[in-house]
Amino acid sequence: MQFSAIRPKLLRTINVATVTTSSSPHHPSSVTTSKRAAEQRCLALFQDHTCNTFPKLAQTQTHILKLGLHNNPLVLTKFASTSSDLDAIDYASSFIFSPDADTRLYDTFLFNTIIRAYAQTSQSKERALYFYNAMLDYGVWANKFTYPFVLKACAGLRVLSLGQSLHGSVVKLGFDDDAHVQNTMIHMYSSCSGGIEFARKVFDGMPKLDSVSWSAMIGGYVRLGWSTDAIGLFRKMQMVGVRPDEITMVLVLSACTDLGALELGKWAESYIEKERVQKNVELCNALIDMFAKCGDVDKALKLFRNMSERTIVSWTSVIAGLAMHGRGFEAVSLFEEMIGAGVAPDDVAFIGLLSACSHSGLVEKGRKHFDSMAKKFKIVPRIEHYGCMVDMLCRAGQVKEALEFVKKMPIKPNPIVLRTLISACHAHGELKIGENITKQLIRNEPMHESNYVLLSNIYAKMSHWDKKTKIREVMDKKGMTKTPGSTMIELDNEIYEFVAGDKSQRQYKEIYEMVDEMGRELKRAGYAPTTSEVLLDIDEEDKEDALNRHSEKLAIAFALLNTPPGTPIRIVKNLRVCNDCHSATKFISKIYNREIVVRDRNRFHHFKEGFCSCKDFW
DNA sequence: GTAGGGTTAG
Repeated sequence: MQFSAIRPKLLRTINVATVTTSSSPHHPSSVTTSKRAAEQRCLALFQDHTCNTFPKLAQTQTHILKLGLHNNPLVLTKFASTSSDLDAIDYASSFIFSPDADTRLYDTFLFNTIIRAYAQTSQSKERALYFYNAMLDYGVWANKFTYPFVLKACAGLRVLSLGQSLHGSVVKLGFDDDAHVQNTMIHMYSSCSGGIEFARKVFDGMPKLDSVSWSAMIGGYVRLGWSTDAIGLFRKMQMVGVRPDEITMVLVLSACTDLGALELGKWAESYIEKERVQKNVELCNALIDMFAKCGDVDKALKLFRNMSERTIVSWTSVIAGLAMHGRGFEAVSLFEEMIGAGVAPDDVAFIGLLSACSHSGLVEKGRKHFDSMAKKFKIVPRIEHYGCMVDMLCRAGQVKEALEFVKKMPIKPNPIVLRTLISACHAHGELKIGENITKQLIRNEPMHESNYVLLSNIYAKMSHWDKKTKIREVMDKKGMTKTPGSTMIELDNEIYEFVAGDKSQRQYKEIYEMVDEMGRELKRAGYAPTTSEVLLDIDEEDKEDALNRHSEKLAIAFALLNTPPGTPIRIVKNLRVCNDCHSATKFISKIYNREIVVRDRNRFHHFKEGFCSCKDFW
């Protein structure tokens, strides 16, 4: 990466000239006290508060200029380090490194402070590295405190080659035996794409691992979605006798959440209680998120109600959790309760709220809150927010309105929004429009498998069988592979994973017999397989067979075989549940008298006595 | 004087 390219951009952003002339001119007469005293007063000012809002920033800038301290690096570094506002840091660094600044004052501490300020603020990681390079250019030595900042910035940029060159510098300067540096190195490597092996190498080479090292490594696995490995590493950590702290437990819970492993999550909770791990807000938030996403949203709600201190993350987790379970009314009223409690919603909270409205058909509520976003809360809606709105209109069957909405959007619709529209066109008979949008989408995204599936489904509904067959050929020609659907289930502290047509389980013969029996019972109960969704070019009977071997059905058969009658079944799908599995599961819940809780990619389905909580909107 | 690992959505 070229950091030399950053400087001109940096200077443009800061625009030194404007700042200097628009504020009060610094005539010598306006400086009434001695420079030294002013410097002290100014430093004391920053001690008391952080300058992270714009009015405060402007005020402080004027103040600095009035006192004639605009070229005093000490004052300016302090200013930068107490601020989390990027403009403020830019302002400070532009003066510190301006041509008339006193370079004799440049030292390691000064650079470390500026680098830290940039490394801690999002969207300024490049600048942190730019000033690290500048530091070396000025002949100022980096010390062991410099590297955690620099490595953190590199982690944010996710560039492996850069990380490796920094690693080289660390070794050359002899800071590679410092625990803080090593731990940050694990974090840096595991954040860069393709860096996990390097992270593990650092981790394995460390003479003494503390809870931070373990957490850094576990966190790396969690970020990659390697949740089973993360849990495995946690078990190893316990075996070697390192006590996990609250951050380790946040990561463990995060892995449970990813797996949808409720039993494991409950175990983690009791472990926290037993080991008296400090339950801070972040840990409570992770617990709420885990319970909501592992299927027990009532427990999540209970934890939330018992919290003494809540952050926006706590509110958002529980709002999004309720939305995911189709409990939109409760989600919306909780959002309104939050506003009433004086907690300002952020962009993420709005996504939770809008998805709640969308999943529960609350169109008017959704529109009202969407309008309030910009007007009342000054949050500019992002494509995700527009996406929620499109989704909401489509689910409510207002396809024409959804199409109008997209036309009027100030942002270009992304493929996700287009796919939402296409599904709605398919469902509500706007086949010609759907076909056109899909063709356009395939031109933009030719390697995305689900675009072809959408087109195939549209052709099936139009009875254009020849065109439908052709799609399969196109997909084969392009060498596209379907993401295999898989379903997980937890049984006796063990996690079982099924893929379609799976024969790797020891019990597979019994499972397939059970699937066949289920098929017979389903037909007797009046269920008709939805074969039009099968993309393969095979005859109807084989299609039924393909549907019966869906991972979800295998997992349900496995659960019926291995759990006592009447107990609920919980399964986790990696993709969205297919139409056929959805209607079959409704029948299964009735025939076998089981409550079946399915988590798919988007939300939860609670099947009971032949009905699903999603009311067929999903 | 300065340092390490974490939670919400998509």
